[in-house]
Formats: sequence, structure tokens, C-alpha cells
Amino acid sequence: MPWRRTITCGELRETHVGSTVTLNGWVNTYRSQQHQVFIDLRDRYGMTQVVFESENDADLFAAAGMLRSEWVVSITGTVRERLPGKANPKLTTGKVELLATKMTILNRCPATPFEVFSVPQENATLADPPQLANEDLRLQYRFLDLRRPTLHRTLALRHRLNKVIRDFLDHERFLELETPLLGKSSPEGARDYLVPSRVFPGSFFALPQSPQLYKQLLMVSGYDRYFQIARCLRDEDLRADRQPEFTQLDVEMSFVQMDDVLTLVERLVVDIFQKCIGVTLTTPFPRLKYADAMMRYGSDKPDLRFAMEIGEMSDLFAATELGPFKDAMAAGGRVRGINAVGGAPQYTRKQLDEANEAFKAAGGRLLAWVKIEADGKVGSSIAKFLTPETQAKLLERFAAKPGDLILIGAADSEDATASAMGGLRVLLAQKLGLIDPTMKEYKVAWVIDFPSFIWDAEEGRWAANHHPFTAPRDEDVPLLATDPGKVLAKAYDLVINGYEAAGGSIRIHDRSVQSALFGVLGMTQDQARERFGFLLDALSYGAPPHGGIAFGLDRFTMLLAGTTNIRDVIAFPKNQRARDLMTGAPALVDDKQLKELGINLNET
RNA sequence: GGGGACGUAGCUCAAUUGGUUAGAGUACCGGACUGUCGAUCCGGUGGUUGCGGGUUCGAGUCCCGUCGUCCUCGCCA
Repeated sequence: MPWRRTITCGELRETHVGSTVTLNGWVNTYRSQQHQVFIDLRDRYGMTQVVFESENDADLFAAAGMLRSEWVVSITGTVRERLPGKANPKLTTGKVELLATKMTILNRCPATPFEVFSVPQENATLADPPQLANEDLRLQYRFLDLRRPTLHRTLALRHRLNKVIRDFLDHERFLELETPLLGKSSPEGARDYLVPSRVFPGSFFALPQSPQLYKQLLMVSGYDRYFQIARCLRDEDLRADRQPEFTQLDVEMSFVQMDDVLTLVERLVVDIFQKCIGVTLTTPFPRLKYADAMMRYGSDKPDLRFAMEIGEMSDLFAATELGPFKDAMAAGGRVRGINAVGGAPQYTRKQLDEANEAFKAAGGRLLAWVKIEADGKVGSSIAKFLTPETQAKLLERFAAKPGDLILIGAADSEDATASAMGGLRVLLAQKLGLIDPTMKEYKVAWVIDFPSFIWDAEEGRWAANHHPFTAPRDEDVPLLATDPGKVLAKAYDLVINGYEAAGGSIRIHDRSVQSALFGVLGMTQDQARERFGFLLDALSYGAPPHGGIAFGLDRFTMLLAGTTNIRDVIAFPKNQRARDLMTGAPALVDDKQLKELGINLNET
């Protein structure tokens, strides 16, 4: 092929001056003058300026004048140093340019529905167009949006992440094994995506929510160190950090205890941060008990980049006549406070009212405020109910200084109070500018000692917090029979900057413990067998002690890339309603296809 | 299912209290220009203000409905 490239658009330097090369790429921008046409030619690797001069070849010059953005061309020419003072420091190739002698137009491109050209930056990288179009339009033309250099970089980062993981785990003697996509629906957990069976009309496969059951079976089969970079599917509503199909790094190990898993994962995470973005993390990662995390940060995945801890205030208001606080505590809730340090000037009375409304919408009873003005004067929305002693204790407890804003909230249960205050804590931090949206700082921690069970008030029974094969702490096993709410699990979450990056547990391999646990969940042996028959079978045939973890790789890539939008780290994502705006999926299918599957649609 | 924000030219946005012919930048088309680099300069094309209904002398603006996108609560072993 005469047009085949001999070098990429990011490589030419002064050492190439004088040589003849061929570049292939997209026209990024064009600048035409009377006697020169300049083209910035772009590919994955960078950008190179090509110049066409009228005095050399009139036909070629005329053809160059026709070029438009996003045309695909092959250009052969001579590398030459730019004229003195004409170097472009924003381009890595900026000291040279290609004097074109031959051009092949490989493909034309109509005016694009939005601008896709790249902008050279001061630090010699390429950035997005100055104004990004609406995301739905960009998703519809994802193949154009994906030309953006930041998306190229993010997907390359994702590749690197996968590679580092595979290298690390391979070196640790893990086997990468695949598990089925077409499986069996289980009643627990998220809503399944179903796939109808043609051979068995009326029967359905379920796409996996995770490879959880299979990886435990692999342990039973003696593959004592397994991992998989697995696609998982859950038919639940989406968020900025949730897609219906997402990728997990699934890991399981035999003959291990919790510390073995945590230590290995710490080494892996350190390796990832070092090799993917050059950030050095120190180990061991701090371990935070679930109960402490909920008390101090109001979240089981606290953002530890800022302090601003929540404090217990129930004792100060034990005898209060303030209705909402009194009622909340009578209902079993708590009164807790937080000091938005230096926040007093940032909040008007109206904004505090809005904060109260938001707090109530999040399940709280009342969010009161205490402002310490610059002159030390104290104002409060509940001044009538604050005795001087209470106020003094309050200020002392938060080490309040002039300019501080203390917010005190109550809700009808301990959990509700904690999470409402936790939501408030994050809002305050955002408002006070304590959170760097570009994620240049990373705070990594484990959250451990999760309760094994949560009370399902609707159903009036205990439900598994993690999943029903999560082992309780050894010392808590007796509590299964007496006080299930106090049982803590050998479960752990890896939390980074307020995101749950990974979660896992040690599994039960002891039959009597498993029975006791099913008992708590209100399941008889027969019911358990019916639901999890093959796994229980397998566990009874000589299961080794085992445990593992699963990473949300999309979220992990988000953290490494410094974005808060999961669609930025997935080549072809779905929108918030789980639609693919490019392909139009999901879509209606032929009656013939439905008929083969034995499916009749309801009239709607 | 609930709450919030948004929808105006291909794209990004503006349009005073409801008031005359809905503007700007960019893209696109044409022209000019001796080295540009998100080129510049001059000119031009481009609009069912998401869609439907209502109020009004008059609606981009107000009201109702609907569609779409994002954020969020519920939901997410």
C-alpha cells in the first residue's frame, strides 16, 4: 500500500529532519493561507503539523485546500525543522513539521454533529474540544466522542489496569478462569436480566450478577487461587457510578483467613496505583469498624479526604423540650452534630432552611444550626431550647471558633440519623470546597466488622447483609442463636475517596454454622436446599476454608482517571435508563423470534 | 415509583416585567490574507424555541399534559 504509514503522528522529532515519512490520520484542524495550507494531523499517538506550499505542487495545494476536519488522509512528505520562532511548544512534535509531497484521501467526513477536534495544551498533551456537546448527543455518536484524547487516555488506562492486575495475580500463582454467562436465576439480590430458552419454552437463563457461586465451586474443586475479570449484569436503576453491565475483578482464595486476603489485596492495590498513575500508597491501609464509620462519618464508605467528623449529641438533648429532637429520641433515634469549620459566612438563613428541608427529605426530623459569628456572638435556630450550659458544652465538644457553623440533626433511628448526617457531611464538604473533584489525593481504607444481618421491617425477618454464605466472626457464632443483630461478619469493603471500590468476605465452610445462619434467615434446610442446592451439596463434599473479594473495575478506573462519571471509563455505555443511544438497544424483535422462544407479549 | 435541574440555529449559549423582525460565538458555504497552529479579517446560508393543549390583544417567557437527558432517593448478593 503506497499510503501505509511509516510513523505515527506523535513521534516526529528534530532527529527525523530530512527523512521522508508517511503519516496516516484524521484532519484535526486546517488553516489555509494564500500560499500555505496547514493541517494538524491527529491519531492515537499525537498530532503533527503538515504544511502544503503552493509553489511546490499546485494540484496538491488545491487538494489540500479542500480538506476538512475529520477527513482521513495519508500524507507523505519531508520532515523539516520549523522556521525560527515558529515551533509550537504545545505539541510534542512541535519543533518539526511535514512538508507534504503526496496525499491520498482515504475517506471524507461530513460536518460532524458536534466538534470533535482536540486542543493542544501547555503541557504538550491533547485535550477535549473547548465545549463538549450534550452527553446524549455524544452517546448517540459515541464513535466520534471516543476520538477525544481524554477518552483515549482513559481507555488506555483501563487497559493498563487490567494488565497490571493480570501480571500481579499471575505472579501470585492465581489462575484466570471463566464462568458461564447463562446461568440460573436466584431469588436473592438484584433483579436479573433474563434470557429465554428456545429449547425449553417458558424457561429462562439469568445473566450473572456476579460469579459468586461459581468461584466458590472452583474452591471446592481445588483451584485454590482464582481470578476473573468478569462482566456482571444487574437490572436495577442507574446512577452516575452505576451501569447495568459492569466489570468486576473477581478473586477467591482457599486456605486463607481474612488477613491473608486483605494483605494480598493491599499489595495489589499498591501495585495498581504505582504502575497506573505513579501514586505511592502506604500499607497497611487503615481499618475502620462499620459501627465507627457510621458514627463518625455517617457512611459505610466514608470519604476520608476531609475530617469533619460527626459527634453524638443525644446526651446534651436528653431532657430537651424541642419536639422534633424529643420525638426522634423517643422513637429510638439520636441527635448528632457536625461542625462545618469556617462555614458560618457561607450559609445564609435561607440556605440553612434549604439544608433543613434536604435533611428532612433524607429521612431526618430536624436540622438545627448554631452559628458562631466573627465577633463570637452565638445565634441559633433553636436558641429558645438551648440552655447556656448546653450551648457551652456544645461549643466545647466541637472546639468551635468564631466563623464556625454547627449543624445538629435528629432522625427516628440510629441508622437514619447516621446516614442523614453522613449525607450532610458530604454536602458541607462540597460547599466548603474540601473535596477536590479531580481526585489528585487518595484516601484508602478498609471497612470491617459489618453486621451479618439487617432487620427487614417489611418482611418482619432478618436478611443477609452481604450474602448468606458470609462467615460470622468466630466469637459471634453463639450469637446466631441468641442475638442475630449483634453478629458481625468476616466481611470487608475497600473504600477509596467515598467510593466502595471492592468488597468481599470469608465464606462459611462449616455445615453447622451454615445451618444456624439459614435458621436466622428463617429458612428451613429444605428451603435452603431448594434455593442453593448445588452449592450446599458442593460445600458438603470437602470444601476448603475460603474467601475472596470483588473489585468494581469501572469505579476503580474512575478513581484512577479522576472522573465521577462511569460512562467516561466505558467505551460503549448505556444511558441512565439503560438504553444504548447509539445502537438503539433495547429494541423490539421480530414476531418470528418471539414465536421461536414461545413468548407472547401483553398488549400495552 | 418519588424529588430536583435542563430542553432556543448542526454545536455551545443569550433573549429585561409576557411586547416590534428570536441574537452571539462556533461549525458550514463563498471571498481575502507571505508562517499559521482553537489562525485572522469580510460576507452568506441556517430557527415549527422538544411535542401537544390552554391563558392572553400578544407566549421562547405563564399554566396543564407529554417526550427526552442528567443528578438524586428508593433499589443495587
